[in-house]
Amino acid sequence: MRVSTKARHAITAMMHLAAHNGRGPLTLSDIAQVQGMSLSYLEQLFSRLRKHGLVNGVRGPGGGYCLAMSPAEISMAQIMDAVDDRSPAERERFFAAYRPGTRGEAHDMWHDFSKRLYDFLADLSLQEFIRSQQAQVGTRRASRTGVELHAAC
Amino acid sequence: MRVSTKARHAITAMMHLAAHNGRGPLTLSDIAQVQGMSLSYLEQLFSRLRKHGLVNGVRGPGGGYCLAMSPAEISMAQIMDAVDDRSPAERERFFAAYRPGTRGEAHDMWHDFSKRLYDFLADLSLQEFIRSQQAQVGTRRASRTGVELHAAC
DNA sequence: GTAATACTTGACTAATTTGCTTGGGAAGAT
DNA sequence: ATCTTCCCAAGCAAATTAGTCAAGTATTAC
Repeated sequence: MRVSTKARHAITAMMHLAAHNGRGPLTLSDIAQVQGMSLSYLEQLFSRLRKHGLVNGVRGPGGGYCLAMSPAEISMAQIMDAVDDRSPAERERFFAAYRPGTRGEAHDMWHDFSKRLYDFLADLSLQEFIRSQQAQVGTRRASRTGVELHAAC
Repeated sequence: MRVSTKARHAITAMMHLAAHNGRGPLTLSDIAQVQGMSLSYLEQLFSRLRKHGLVNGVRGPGGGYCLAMSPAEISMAQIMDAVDDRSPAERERFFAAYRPGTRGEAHDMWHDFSKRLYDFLADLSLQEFIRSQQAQVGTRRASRTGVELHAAC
């Protein structure tokens, strides 16, 4: 449960996006203000979230960031891996490199544990934590009230 | 899943004890050697595990450490809390201090998440990872083959 | 064009954590 | 008595984390 504060920042920021999902992009300045953290630090985190395909950036006035997938498709494990810059391939290799019985019983047990923990986090999506109704609209349902939403959102 | 390396050392050491449970104490030197870490560092970790009531130390020749409870009663969360010196009271306060809706939606969502994660780890006992049969004997069944086991084990 | 905003890079710092050493006890088996 | 083992505390070097500051470039709405 000891999750790094970096991961905490990233997760709460992603939760902001999830709660705002379907209602256009959010600027990092907004998120930084609400979460009480520096803009540049948040930029670093989002740079990684973007590289790992979890968010889309929209430039220009009215731009910002939004989720690249529906909240149901984004897991806690994905967010943590992204901010720590672990690719899915690396993650795979970590578990694949393991051969039971090669380094003692406790080592096997440790591996079982970390696998169980990872599976738990990989199975826990942003969707699970959304409570407000309006946030749960379909991902791409652009509002038709005169202005078209950004294509990426 | 990002668990600190300190926690990893503590957990694997506890797994060693669990796998050896009911067969007398294990010395820290043995564990340090198997895990490839320094004795004094391990001593520091066990000092905390002992203060938090998870292990018993037995001094003198033939001594060592053993679990203070059955593996089924020791959770991953307990081990992590112990080695980071968080008392159950502190842990309680952390969750009790929370009032939904006071600091924004994302904050509530974060709290839900950390609670879920903690509950998961609190529900995961050492017992779950023990595979070898002989390690699962009853906690206090001293072997009667001439030598009496230490009272604490 | 201009303003707003994302995006990029790099250097830099402060605090914390990690892993370990040293140097001692204290208790118990033999 | 001696040896083995736990027990305790102070301190330290390296690494990592968390964060700021600065100085730009790119893209788009208007």
